[in-house]
Amino acid sequence: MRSTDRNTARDARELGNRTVLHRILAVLGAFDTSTTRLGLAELCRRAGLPKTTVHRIAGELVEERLLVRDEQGLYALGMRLFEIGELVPVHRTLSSVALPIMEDLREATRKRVHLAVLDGIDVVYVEILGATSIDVGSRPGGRIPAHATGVGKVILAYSPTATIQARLEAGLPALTPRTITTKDALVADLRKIRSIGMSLDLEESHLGVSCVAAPVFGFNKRIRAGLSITGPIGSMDPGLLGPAVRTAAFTLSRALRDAGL
Amino acid sequence: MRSTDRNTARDARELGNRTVLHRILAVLGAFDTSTTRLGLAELCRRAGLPKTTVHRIAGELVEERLLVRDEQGLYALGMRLFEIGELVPVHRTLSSVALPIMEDLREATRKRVHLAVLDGIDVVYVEILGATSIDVGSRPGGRIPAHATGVGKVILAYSPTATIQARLEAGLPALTPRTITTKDALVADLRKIRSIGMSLDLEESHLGVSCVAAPVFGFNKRIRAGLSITGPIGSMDPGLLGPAVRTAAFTLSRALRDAGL
DNA sequence: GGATGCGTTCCACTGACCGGAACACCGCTC
DNA sequence: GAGCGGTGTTCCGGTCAGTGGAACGCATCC
Repeated sequence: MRSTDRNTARDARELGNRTVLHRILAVLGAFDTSTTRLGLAELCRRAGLPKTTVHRIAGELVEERLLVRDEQGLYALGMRLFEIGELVPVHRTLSSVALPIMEDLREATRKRVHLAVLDGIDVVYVEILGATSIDVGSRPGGRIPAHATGVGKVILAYSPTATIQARLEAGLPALTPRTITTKDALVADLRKIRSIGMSLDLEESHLGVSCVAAPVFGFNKRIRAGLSITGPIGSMDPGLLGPAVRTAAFTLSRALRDAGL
Repeated sequence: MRSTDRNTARDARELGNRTVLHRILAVLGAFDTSTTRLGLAELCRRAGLPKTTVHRIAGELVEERLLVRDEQGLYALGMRLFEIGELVPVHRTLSSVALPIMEDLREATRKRVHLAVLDGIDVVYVEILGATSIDVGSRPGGRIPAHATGVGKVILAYSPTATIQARLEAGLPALTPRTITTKDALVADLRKIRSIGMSLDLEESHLGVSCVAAPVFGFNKRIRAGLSITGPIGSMDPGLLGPAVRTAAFTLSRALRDAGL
């Protein structure tokens, strides 16, 4: 029966999912920020796959340099993944245009400068300039719920309502006690952001850290990214820094449109 | 027969190679710096795989967000690849220690600052600071034959002889007319580099571009990376910039050792 | 010694994957 | 408007790549 076939196929797809690609991603997904090197056993546990299977897959991945094995036999993500990642267009094309402008902003404000894009209901940091001594909880490739951060809110504010709706429906988890967690508060804040053309983030994503962000538009005025500067909460004067960020974001928007992006 | 089975298996492995993973990588490998968006047909040609196969694999990859499809139906590398790539330890751990030092070097010299590691017989740029108006042919994630660039030579100079041998055996392709292409010349240059503790690159990797590089050592004095500054050939004074790069590289080496890397 | 952890190899079974065939849809040209 | 070369898509039977239990060797630890 075709319908039953489809159903079983769909079942397998939705829960568990046993294709080769899934297994590969389960293995690669076992690594995260804090766990960069893993033995076979731990890899199995995290991937939820039998030992033999992981052993074989990991072996193939090493052969392809997607994984490497160190002297102690531990697996780690390999250089080739980094190389492929650097080719991703949203990162590469955006960065090439944005970096000079971000550097100017960095020099002018002496703050940490962030460029982020919306991916689904989260924000992903595409480029960050300026090392910090204190931990501000942001890193290139990092993913944070859009409502809980300055760049995220400013992108949401200029996104289609369907996007905002998706974020609301997925819930508003709190990263700090000051994160916006209610629908009404978020909607009100987004309205305010649209009216002043920038967003503020006072310890909403990370305690002790404040942030000012402005929207970056691309081809046909569609929101493309968010530009922000971040620093310890005491050092951030929105009245002073706001115009700097807004100007830089505006310049970037122009540059993107000139480049046809 | 077991032996024949093994042979055919090995044959398939060595030439062509028809495992799922290989097909996936053939598809992902179809994208490069200049070709960021591809239709199905072109994807097939580049991957060397039949239409149906690519269609199915690409579909699965899109589902997993390793690829994305734009409005016109073209495929492009997806954000998830960037996210995974940013987790690669050689990049992440090295960068986190190196970036503050690289920023200081950047401010002091106002040149483009490069951090690169050796991967096999090539050099891969791990981190780059300082946008340039002119094209210097380097980008994060970029891969260049080790003998043909400043950072590459300085890493080779402090690598085990087996590594140098591997590079020699793989040949010394020329990137510009000034690239070192003979074994004797390279060996002599490496000796000179070891004696002065830094390497020079006068238009060897890119015409009009010069470069000064110094070695970065990690745990137990093993060579880990190369640090370099780059600029238009006229603006580069080795006598002035050399010490700056060497000092920064030395500071970085210390920092790495302190971090246990 | 035996118990528990690791990583590795072997190999028979099977269903996930393959890809040819045939499809629908352009925008051409004649 | 028929014919053509180019896209992208769906269908489906055959088969071999991929699976994973079992059994291995080797460390620790008690």
